[in-house]
Amino acid sequence: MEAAAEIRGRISQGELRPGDRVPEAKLAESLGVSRNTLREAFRTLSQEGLITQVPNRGAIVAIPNINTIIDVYRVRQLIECQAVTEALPKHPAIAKMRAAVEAALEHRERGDWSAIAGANIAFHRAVFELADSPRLNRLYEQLATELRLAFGLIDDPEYLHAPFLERNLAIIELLESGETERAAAQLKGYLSLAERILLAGYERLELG
Amino acid sequence: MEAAAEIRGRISQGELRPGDRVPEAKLAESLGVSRNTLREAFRTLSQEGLITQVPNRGAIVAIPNINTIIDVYRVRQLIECQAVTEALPKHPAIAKMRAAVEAALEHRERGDWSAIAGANIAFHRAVFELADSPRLNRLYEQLATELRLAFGLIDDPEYLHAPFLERNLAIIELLESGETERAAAQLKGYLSLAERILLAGYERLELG
DNA sequence: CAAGTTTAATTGCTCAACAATCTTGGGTTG
DNA sequence: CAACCCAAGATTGTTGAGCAATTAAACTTG
Repeated sequence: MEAAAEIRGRISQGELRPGDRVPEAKLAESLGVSRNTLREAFRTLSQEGLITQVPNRGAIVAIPNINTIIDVYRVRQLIECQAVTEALPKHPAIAKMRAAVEAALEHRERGDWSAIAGANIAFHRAVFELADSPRLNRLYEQLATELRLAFGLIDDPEYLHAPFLERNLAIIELLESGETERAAAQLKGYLSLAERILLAGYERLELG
Repeated sequence: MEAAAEIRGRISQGELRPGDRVPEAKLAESLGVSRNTLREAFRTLSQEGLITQVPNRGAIVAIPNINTIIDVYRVRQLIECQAVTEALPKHPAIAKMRAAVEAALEHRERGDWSAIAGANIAFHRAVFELADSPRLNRLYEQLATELRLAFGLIDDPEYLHAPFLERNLAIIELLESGETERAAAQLKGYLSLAERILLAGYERLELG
């Protein structure tokens, strides 16, 4: 199923933007694939939340609205904080968290904000991995695709991701010293703030 | 997409059992639907976890193995306990929990164990609803389908569901009196026990 | 200009066909 | 007799064309 992968790519690169209609016929031709095959890909993407299908009216690239954002952050707070609280002292995912933050710091040197966004997503993927659950990992990938859509609607990645690198480091150090409760509290504040910033960006979007 | 619904029904009624192969051609004919349409339904069911697709080798009704069970209960413990801990005092879902338990008690009078299983699933659906998150609710539906598959492999529903009605009542009362921490602790014990019973049933299955 | 009606576009589904891939049952060989 | 190889059969992956049903847009018409 590489048609689905191609469409994912076009969406994440901004070639297809939220709200764009994606008619079967045209897209099938442009992908060099038959309509039937494309429809199977649509089923996949629809379940991933990347596109929204309306019966008899086709599909559009999903538009994450404010309710989406609120819900995604509610889920993340519940799961990430609990994962951190119950984290084992030397869990391998902690190393991944550190690696993600260090990568982000390098990207900041070079001002590569898009790479920072990627590193941030990797950081929280590692947080989910603390829970040692394949199903939760899969859930995170779904949430992450929805977040990437939302981030894409807001042009200012620096504003969006800058405030969090130092906080990430603090969380890691609390975790490594075994203070999981404090790490979770820190993370909870982090997520509330991130949600607020994202929602604020949205607010301006709807006005403009 | 009613083909998918039909297949779901056949699986939940035991007409199709875990491990059964589901060849496209035969099933398409027996559903009076074309192969292409059926393949779209397969994509949906596959993402729901009801069938497993292997490239070029077709699909089988998913077989929940021990890792599946362990992971499902890990997820449930993390989410349900946290949902209970953070539950608001008079959350509407609490009423649903009570309704589910009362229905289960009536079913027990009549010895209708299959209905009790359904009521139990409804009880935990209500627990998930405490978190007020559409995405978590959707996650629960996925977990529930996997559990139904697992339950279906074990013939003794009384053994599986009997021990839990009184515990459910206790959890509700702790919740209503605002003792969310104790309710969560109770629920945690409940889930560990349920997992153990289910795994024990599996053990015997693999031997027999 | 509002309301109803035709027209065009798009989806949902079907059918038949063919290449690619997997399974199998021989048949051959060491 | 066991191990291996190969060809036949079955199943999936994909194509392309076609048609009814639904929806959106354009066009009358009162």
